Amino acid sequence: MGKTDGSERQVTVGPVDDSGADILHVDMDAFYASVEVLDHPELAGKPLIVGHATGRSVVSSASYEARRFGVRSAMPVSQALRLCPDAITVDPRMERYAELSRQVMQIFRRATPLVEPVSIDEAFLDVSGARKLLGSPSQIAAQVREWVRRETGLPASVGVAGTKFVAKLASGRAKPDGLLVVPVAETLAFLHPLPVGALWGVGPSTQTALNNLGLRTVGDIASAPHQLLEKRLGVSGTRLWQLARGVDVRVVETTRIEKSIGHEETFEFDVTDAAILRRELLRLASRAAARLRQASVVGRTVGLKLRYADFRTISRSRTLPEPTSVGRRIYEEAAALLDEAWSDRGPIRLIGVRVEQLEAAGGQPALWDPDEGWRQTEQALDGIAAKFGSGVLAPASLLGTKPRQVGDSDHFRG
DNA sequence: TCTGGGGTCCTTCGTCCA
DNA sequence: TCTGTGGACGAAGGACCC
Repeated sequence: MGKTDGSERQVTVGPVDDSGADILHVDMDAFYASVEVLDHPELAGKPLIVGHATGRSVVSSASYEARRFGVRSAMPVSQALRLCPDAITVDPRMERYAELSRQVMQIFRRATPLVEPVSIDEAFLDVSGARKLLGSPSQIAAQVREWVRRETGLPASVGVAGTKFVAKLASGRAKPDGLLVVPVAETLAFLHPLPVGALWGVGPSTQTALNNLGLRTVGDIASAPHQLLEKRLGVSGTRLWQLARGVDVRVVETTRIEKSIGHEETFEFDVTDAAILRRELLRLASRAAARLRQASVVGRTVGLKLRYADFRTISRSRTLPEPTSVGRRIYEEAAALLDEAWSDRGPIRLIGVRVEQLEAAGGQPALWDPDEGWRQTEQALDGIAAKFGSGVLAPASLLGTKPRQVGDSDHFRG
């Protein structure tokens, strides 16, 4: 397998057979934690947890020093601190991470216009058209890593392969701060020894189902009858069977249309007060609506999500006669759903609002629009928020009423 | 040990309608 | 008028990803 030049994490720009391996997957290493170290060099080399140090928060990112103690993303911060009591916890600063993410994505576009951001810290690049200008895919990968390191100070790992799926696996194997090329001819040799959980879309539940069929490695899936997988797992089974055989027809997509926009909040303490839930709904609906307007879209379906203290989660949704981006309208629908769904008045730990079935705003307006007043008010608020910041305004009913939530934090611990 | 927040995709089920 | 069928669509929820 094409890889390094002997010094473990260094990149070879030379005799690696990367013909046909035109897809790069670039993944920033422990992104949030790396940004914090960048901005606070005194944290370098120390176990670092990015996440609120309050009761119900989870780890957003952890430095490799913290990972050595078993700390992982999505782990409750309380558990992480038991594993690594000396860790320093830092509140996440999403705006700062987004700023660096934009910078990194711009660097990727220097190599190729075919960039598909997957999340804030990773992207696929199709470099098939960049060979003449920048060299082989492995040379381009090395160049991208070098640009990112020099211009942002952040480490990135890159996987190079013939398909998106294998490129992604390769970047994972290259971590931290490495590069791995999987030549097309060696794809199956790379894939087949991996556990089934390595396949995209196989979480704990699917893994159990596969293990129950006696399938433990990717190679097992590749040699299993297609019909068996399809019968047990439906279309997902077919997709897994194809991935296991190195087949991944997905191309790098540069444009992505959002399907839904929503917000949810976990309370620091379970809530049984309807007034508090309604106020929170209004807050979440207002935030979602502002994002809809910012994206120039309207949504037709309003969804409510409730999570009870015992973690039982229910969702309810309703489709409106007319699509909307008016927060008040979204709130009213969500509040009506709350009245219907929350009949037992059990303690609630999380509440969320989501708007689905999005379409471009500016369609045929209704002859009489009952929300016109609210629409104009909210658009005026958008203008003020754009000028003075989103924190200066809130619906009157929200002023001074915010319940404590996960993430409300007064400290920078460590 | 106690599980965030923002999403996507898929399956299942019920309803409506031709 | 009654019954069956199948597609489209909406709703609910599970699983998964970062």
